[in-house]
Amino acid sequence: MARTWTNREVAELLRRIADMLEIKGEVIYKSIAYRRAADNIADLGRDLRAIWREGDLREIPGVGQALSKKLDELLSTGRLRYYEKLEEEVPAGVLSLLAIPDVGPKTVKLIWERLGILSVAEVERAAREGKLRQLPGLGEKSEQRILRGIELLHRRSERIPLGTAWPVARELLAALRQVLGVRKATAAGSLRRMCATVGDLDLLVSSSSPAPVMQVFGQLPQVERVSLSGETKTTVIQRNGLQVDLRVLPPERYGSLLQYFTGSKSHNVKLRGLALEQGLSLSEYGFKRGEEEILCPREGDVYRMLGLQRIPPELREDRGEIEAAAEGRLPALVTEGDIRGDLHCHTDWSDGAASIEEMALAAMERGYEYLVISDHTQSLGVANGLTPERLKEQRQEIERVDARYPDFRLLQGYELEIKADGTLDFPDDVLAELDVVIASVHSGLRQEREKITQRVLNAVRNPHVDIIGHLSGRILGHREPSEVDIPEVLREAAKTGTIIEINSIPDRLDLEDIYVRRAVGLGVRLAINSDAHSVGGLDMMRFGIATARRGWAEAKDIVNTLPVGDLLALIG
DNA sequence: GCCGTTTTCGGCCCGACTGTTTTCAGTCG
Repeated sequence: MARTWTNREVAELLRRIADMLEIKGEVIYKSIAYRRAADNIADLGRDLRAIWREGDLREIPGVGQALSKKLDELLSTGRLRYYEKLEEEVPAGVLSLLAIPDVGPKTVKLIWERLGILSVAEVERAAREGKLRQLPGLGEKSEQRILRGIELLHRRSERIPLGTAWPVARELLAALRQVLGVRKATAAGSLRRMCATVGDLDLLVSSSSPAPVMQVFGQLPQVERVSLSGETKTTVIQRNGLQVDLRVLPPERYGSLLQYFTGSKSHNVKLRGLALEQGLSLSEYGFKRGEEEILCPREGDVYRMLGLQRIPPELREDRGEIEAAAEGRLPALVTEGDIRGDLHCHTDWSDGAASIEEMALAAMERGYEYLVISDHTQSLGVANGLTPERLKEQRQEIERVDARYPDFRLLQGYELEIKADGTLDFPDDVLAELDVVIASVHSGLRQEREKITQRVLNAVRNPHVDIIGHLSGRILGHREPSEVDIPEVLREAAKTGTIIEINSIPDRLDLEDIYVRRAVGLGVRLAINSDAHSVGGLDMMRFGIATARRGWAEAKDIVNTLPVGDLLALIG
């Protein structure tokens, strides 16, 4: 039987082809086309094979005749001869050289053809032996730059979670705001778009005198070295290996600067194409019509000029938002102010740090109307999971605290184990007693697709289960998502009315944005939960909200925007 | 290789910075 390809793997294959074509020196637009198709396939939110079987692959933007034929071969035979042929021309080792910062396809081709090099280690050796500087177009400085690039490649970790990047950016921005003449300082790039992970930081400053800003920036204690510095742009590498880019422009150009560096790249490419159609040229400096400049001090000016609604940063991925903005039908995305309560948190009754009352008070401070205490159940021994007996004791404590605060509702739920054998941790009569039941997988995450999907579907179909917690089980940077068939679970949840959680813990952000979008499309109810294990953990809600927004979710799609009475009526 | 209320062929975003160059190519975002 032909091997099955996941969307992610297909996208990865197409990106490799794009790299190979670029190294071969094919016209760049071919590579761009392959990458665009790869992005769109990775973002589908449903199984590529389903579209292949039930429809036309050319429904996918960026997939035309040639690519649909290749994808058809790949999906039906599990192989792609075109790729295999390319592999003979451009060995895998050559592709691996592209990972070196400041080394692109042209340099790779040069090093490979002239020196026969097939690995990063060999490049390093050649650089140390002074062989690279002998190549045409490369000199001593390039050689040193490549060596530094290799060092960075070894040291820097993968993309870092949003929740880790956030405080780092805040600290840097606070320092930049101290510089004389600085009007505004903002994080842009994937951080502003609230992507689950961030590769580097893009910081923007509004000031008419960039020089002192650049100087201060280069000398911050976090900075290990300045890798690039010009009049409007400086790039530094932090001690932790993180790259931070800074751009400075005067206030009258700040809107176009912010728009441009927020991205995404594909969003901007489309926007600029739109500008061209209107006889305009758009860059970070503003619009140009011939020689005439049209400046944009505010970001909204850029979109207004193009006849578009202002597009929230979280949507700027070229996933249809520009078309929607042109027709005035952007969604009214859920906001922090819409959230009335948190349905998932832990206390010191299981593996949380705070008491029930401390969590309740913290929820009230955040303006919530209700909070669900949802500790782990017995099978999760490592987390001191609750037995039915301790659950009853806890109920008394929850009722006692609840009675103390008449304007606030404290509810009891729990995070129920979906056990490795597919059964639930409690029998139905125990399940029936509580306000909110969240069912989650914490074990057997490596089970094969069919088995783990059935376990979750079993929980979805149980009438006592209200919510499915962190569906994929991924931990960014540590654990890949399980093989659970997410589109299938979403379809079933739409039928049964089961709520799917958007878990806000920054290295989970699970449901992923592309599946949030799919869920919204299917009419699945969603909950944005902090899964807090401490008082401070409640604040992670903002990352869950951002993920919901990236999935085009409105308040009506999110159950914890409801008043408590409506919520309880909904989950029965 | 894709795509089309200006096109089924001829376009395909725009600029900063660096290095090895005598006017520009490569890389990056």
